[in-house]
Amino acid sequence: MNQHQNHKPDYEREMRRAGIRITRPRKIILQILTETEDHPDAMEIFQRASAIDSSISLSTVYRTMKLLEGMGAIHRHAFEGGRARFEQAGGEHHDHLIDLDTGDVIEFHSNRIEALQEEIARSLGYDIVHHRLELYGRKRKKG
Amino acid sequence: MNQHQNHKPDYEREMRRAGIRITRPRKIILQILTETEDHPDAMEIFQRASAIDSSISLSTVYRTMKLLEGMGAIHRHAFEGGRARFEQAGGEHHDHLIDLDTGDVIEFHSNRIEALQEEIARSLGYDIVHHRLELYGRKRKKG
DNA sequence: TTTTTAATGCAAATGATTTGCAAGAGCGTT
DNA sequence: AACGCTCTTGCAAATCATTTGCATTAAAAA
Repeated sequence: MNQHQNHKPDYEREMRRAGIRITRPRKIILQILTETEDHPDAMEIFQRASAIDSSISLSTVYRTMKLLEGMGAIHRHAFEGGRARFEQAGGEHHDHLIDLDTGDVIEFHSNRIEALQEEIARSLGYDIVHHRLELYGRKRKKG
Repeated sequence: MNQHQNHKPDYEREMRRAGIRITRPRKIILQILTETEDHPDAMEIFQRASAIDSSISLSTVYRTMKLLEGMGAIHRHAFEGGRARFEQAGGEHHDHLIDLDTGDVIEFHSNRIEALQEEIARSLGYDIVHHRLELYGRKRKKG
């Protein structure tokens, strides 16, 4: 067996190995991120966490998000407007389409776009470290 | 004759028409934006403007950027890290490649990528209002 | 269970950007 | 050229999201 795709890495184990303590707030936040389907911001995570343990503070949410991001457990997205939003990592790479009316985030992926990006960067003499492709739109009125 | 591409719109005229006053700070800031080749942030614009008229305030820079953005005279970009950066509008649409080491911004355009974006949005039932494609990279080491 | 030291909660600090307000300056009019 | 109406400005204080200092609490090592 290997730990490639197919089942998510065991972050708790990974944290223990790195000497990072598994605390109650961290467990709760990781659980929230794992269960959620959307892309919540720190305040939303704080509220969901508060519902489980009202003693959790917003600073801890922020600190934990930074920690998890550093571990590669989550991705941080700075979409337009206000706060950063998060999603658990582990899935395939994808880009985002943001619904301007609802704030909903739809994930998509295009190998052709990725390839074109590489091609462009190469032709400009650059190596891409990472990129950001976000489409902002609204639901089509008539099909 | 028409006022399509080829020469930049006369924003001062447009402002007068809209009842917006042509003030000294606004003139200076517009001039800075027009002359600049890079993508300065508010603080850089403030410093360049201060060199011309030291009485200009940072708030006025921010207010003017917002005004010009509303007029379509400039574009605001929220690249990674800190402050928003601006560029005068008027050119063709393009995306950006940001040099992670220097902060330099290289503009590029790909009709194929644009077309693919449209195609993706359409297939998801959306109309794109605007998008954001940013490549973050470093200069290729060996060619 | 005692110790060691990282993690937490709270409040205060940051950094970018915005805003309230009194003073100042465009510009259409006289 | 001076007048007056308001839009603009500069300054300081306010916001907003996020970070940080510090005394206290709590993992996990002994």
